Amino acid sequence: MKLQETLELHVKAAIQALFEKELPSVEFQATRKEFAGDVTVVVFPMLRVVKGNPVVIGEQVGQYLQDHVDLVKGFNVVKGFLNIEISDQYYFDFFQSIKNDDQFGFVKQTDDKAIMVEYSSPNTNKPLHLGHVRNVLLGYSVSEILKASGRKVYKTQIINDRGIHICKSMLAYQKFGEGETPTETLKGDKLVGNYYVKFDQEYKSEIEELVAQGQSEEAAKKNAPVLLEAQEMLLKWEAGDAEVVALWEKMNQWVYDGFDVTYKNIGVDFDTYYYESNTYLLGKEFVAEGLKTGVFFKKEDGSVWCDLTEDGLDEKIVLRSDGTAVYMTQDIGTAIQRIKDYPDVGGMVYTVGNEQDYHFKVLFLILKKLGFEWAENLFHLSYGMVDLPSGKMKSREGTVVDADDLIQEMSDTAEEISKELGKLEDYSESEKKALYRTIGLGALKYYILKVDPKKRILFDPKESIDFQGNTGPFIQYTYARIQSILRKANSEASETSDVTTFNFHEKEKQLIKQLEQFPEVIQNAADQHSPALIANYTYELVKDFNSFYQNVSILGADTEAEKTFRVALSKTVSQTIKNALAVLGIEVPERM
RNA sequence: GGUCGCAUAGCUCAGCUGGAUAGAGCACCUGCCUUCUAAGCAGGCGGUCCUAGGUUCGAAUCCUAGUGCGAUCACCA
Repeated sequence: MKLQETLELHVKAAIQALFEKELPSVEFQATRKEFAGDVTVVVFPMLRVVKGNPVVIGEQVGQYLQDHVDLVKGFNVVKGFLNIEISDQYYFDFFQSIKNDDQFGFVKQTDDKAIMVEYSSPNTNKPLHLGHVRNVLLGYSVSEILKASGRKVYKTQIINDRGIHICKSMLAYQKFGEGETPTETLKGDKLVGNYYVKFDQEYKSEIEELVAQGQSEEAAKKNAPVLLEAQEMLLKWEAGDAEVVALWEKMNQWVYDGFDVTYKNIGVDFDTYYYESNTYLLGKEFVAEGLKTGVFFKKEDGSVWCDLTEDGLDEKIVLRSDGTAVYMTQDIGTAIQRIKDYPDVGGMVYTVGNEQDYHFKVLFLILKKLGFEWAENLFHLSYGMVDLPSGKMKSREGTVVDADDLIQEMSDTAEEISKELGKLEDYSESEKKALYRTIGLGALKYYILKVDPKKRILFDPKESIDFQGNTGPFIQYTYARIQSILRKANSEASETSDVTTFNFHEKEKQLIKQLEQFPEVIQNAADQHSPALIANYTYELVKDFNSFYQNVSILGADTEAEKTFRVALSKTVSQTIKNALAVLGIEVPERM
């Protein structure tokens, strides 16, 4: 049983014995550093059941606990706070129970129902940028956190592979491409992105021309020849025109290949993929179905809507008057398709920016109205935008921070710093390169994941991401330090410490207390879909370890038993760091 | 205008379902490498928790109103 649960029973028993009153619950918190003790019981809430002076009640309860509970070594009361000192034996026993568990903090899969987590979901007309990076890191990490908390997870994405924006790149390529193909130095997604920009330039200059000829700007925007051509191309695509479809397939494949490189660079993966071009038809089917059952209604012009006014929202269109699908149609189809493909899925998580909060509110509501059981378990993992000092990133205007470039820059920075420190002379070039990548990515991922998903991030490319303090590299560094100790200790290792009584150093006890939190932190992070909780926890743990490391000699301990214990403690801390970082998608280095 | 989100140190952020004197990092200042990796440790400086009311023994946290910033309210995605 957990410490708090045990104590809760005893506090209730104490109130029963002392006052003959039933306490519904007990409020605990970690004892603040400036007071003696390990766990604190807040007395105030008890006053509702037991009348009296909180200090006196605290004293009485404390005395009872000390007399009746072995774990409780002592206590003190400050104002209405009962600080309880727990015996070292308890912490020692706890440590013994986890020290050889390399899965510490993780729960074996217990749930039959799986969760499908969608993330990334790019358009196929431009390369991935920093905004996608946040999305991908969040989605991947939440997937891993859910797994660690005992759920089965499928990682997926929806690839937005059709529509007018794709035709824009295709058209520009047709006009100006001269048969260009991706090369070593020009990835497919970059190539296609260039033509998307090219289209926009062409479009803008045509508008200017038309305006100069006397058209209003509004009219010019609609009448620009390239736009008309792109629209025509979309119609051809929908009609299945062989030439257009062939070009579409070719260019999309270039983009997919380019994305794959980026995903691999960033270290994320997917279990399954969905393409909008494959699911929008199923969406249409269910719109027809919902029309029959009265979930939707048809307006005079033939468009189909869902009336959500009773739910406090507006009417929402689900099918255009010309019968073509909108975004909502496709999302309805995709959700249903996923359940068809993976019947064990009982819920889904959508990692999508907060600009689409309304869309998902509506989508979930519609799916409920359509009567799907699983619609009760849909979650929009909504996150804030990543903005630059100059404002929003815009692909067409070239004001984006490119994902591949960013990863490379992080790696370069790691290299610079490593070279200055010069600790890796005996590493081979390829080892060094791998390490720079590990550290650079660690810095980037931690930087993004440590902030609460719903807050927006302001990213200033001029100010580089830190490698000191509350950062990924600091945590990685601590891990590497411990590995160094373990390597040294290994030669003289002995698993013979049958210590039964122990007086912990204050730093040792603090570390064990911190370790004790980890399983709960994983569960909280899973419940709240928040990698930030893991990041913050890991930082606390690492800070505690460094303080221990710098103040207590591990290999130079006074006795053999102490040394063995400290090595084991260090090892367990490093395993916990590794596990925590793993669910953030961050790798650990053996040295740095 | 309606709706949703955010507002904490100069900057970037923690602060769990209300609890003790609001915490970290960066920056700035002091110390610490002959000793397990100084990407570190020990310490200092720095706060009207946006404002005003309310609930409570107790509010950064909950409620109401307001201010500022962002998003959204398309037969775009």
